[in-house]
Amino acid sequence: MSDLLKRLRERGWRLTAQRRVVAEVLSGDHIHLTADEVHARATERLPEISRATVYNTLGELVSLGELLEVSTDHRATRYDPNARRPHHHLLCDRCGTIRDVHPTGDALSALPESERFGYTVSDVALTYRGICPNCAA
Amino acid sequence: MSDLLKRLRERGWRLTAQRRVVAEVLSGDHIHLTADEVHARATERLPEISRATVYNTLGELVSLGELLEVSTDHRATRYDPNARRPHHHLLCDRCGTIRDVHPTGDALSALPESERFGYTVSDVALTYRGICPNCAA
DNA sequence: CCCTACGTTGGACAAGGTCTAAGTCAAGGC
DNA sequence: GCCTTGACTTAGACCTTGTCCAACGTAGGG
Ligand SMILES: [Mn+2]
Ligand SMILES: [Mn+2]
Ligand SMILES: [Zn+2]
Ligand SMILES: [Zn+2]
Repeated sequence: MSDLLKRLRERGWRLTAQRRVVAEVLSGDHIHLTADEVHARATERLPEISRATVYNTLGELVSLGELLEVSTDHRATRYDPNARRPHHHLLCDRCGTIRDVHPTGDALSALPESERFGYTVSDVALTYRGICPNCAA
Repeated sequence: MSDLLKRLRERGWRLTAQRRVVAEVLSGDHIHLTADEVHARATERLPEISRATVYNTLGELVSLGELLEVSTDHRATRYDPNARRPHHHLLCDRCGTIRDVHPTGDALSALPESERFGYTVSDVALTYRGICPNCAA
């Protein structure tokens, strides 16, 4: 994830200990942590890091396109470092576990012009729901 | 919407003024109100109805399958009385307006077995995002 | 090594939603 | 019709998630 730090450097970010730790916590590809989970893990490495800074950093990473927000019913927003390869999600209705999935076809083009109501449509999210093997047992 | 009241009757619900008013407020087919919007409209007809009762009633209607929850990033959950005909949603990123849409194809079958990770997949929600003509102007 | 603009902090604040204890009332039985 | 009773409603406390702010700290250019 020093790739990320390098890109941030290039965009004029100051490399603070806090930002480094948040970036470390988010390294990995199939992770979908909540802000408070990120904060908890960051605290292990940098005990004095504040909730506000975690929220700030996550928000900045999202607006730079380095992180995706994944929001699911009635639960805290999750942050997805797998922002480079587009994908969708499969949720367990019982335990909330999320998996990355890659359905076939292009859902964006599945919305005909007559169903766009003058909107400029830019994106589509597919959220599959079900029960994971762990919860089914 | 007295159809709804009748179905509730049959399921052993007491027909209180509060439930009647919530059912009335929700009548219609392309409505996506938040709980507080439902409460505001209900209050016009029944000034003393409480927020808790609105939340209780909405929750009950959802678990009976009479209402759908539509949750969108960082905004209040919306409640959708169009639970009978399956459909998907198109959201405006600026103002939050929701439209019902009917994309072509079957998104459920677009998820290959190899991408199901042992889950029993029961449902899929498509959420299109964009800018509505009103906000684009 | 200094300076300063950018970053961080803790805590107040806000919105959305849940829970509870006490009071109210729908509706079945007489 | 009137009682009775358990289901329903109520106000407000409380919780979780997330935002904002003024004071303080520090990365990094000069
Ligand atoms: Mn993902
Ligand atoms: Mn709808
Ligand atoms: Zn599960
Ligand atoms: Zn709009």
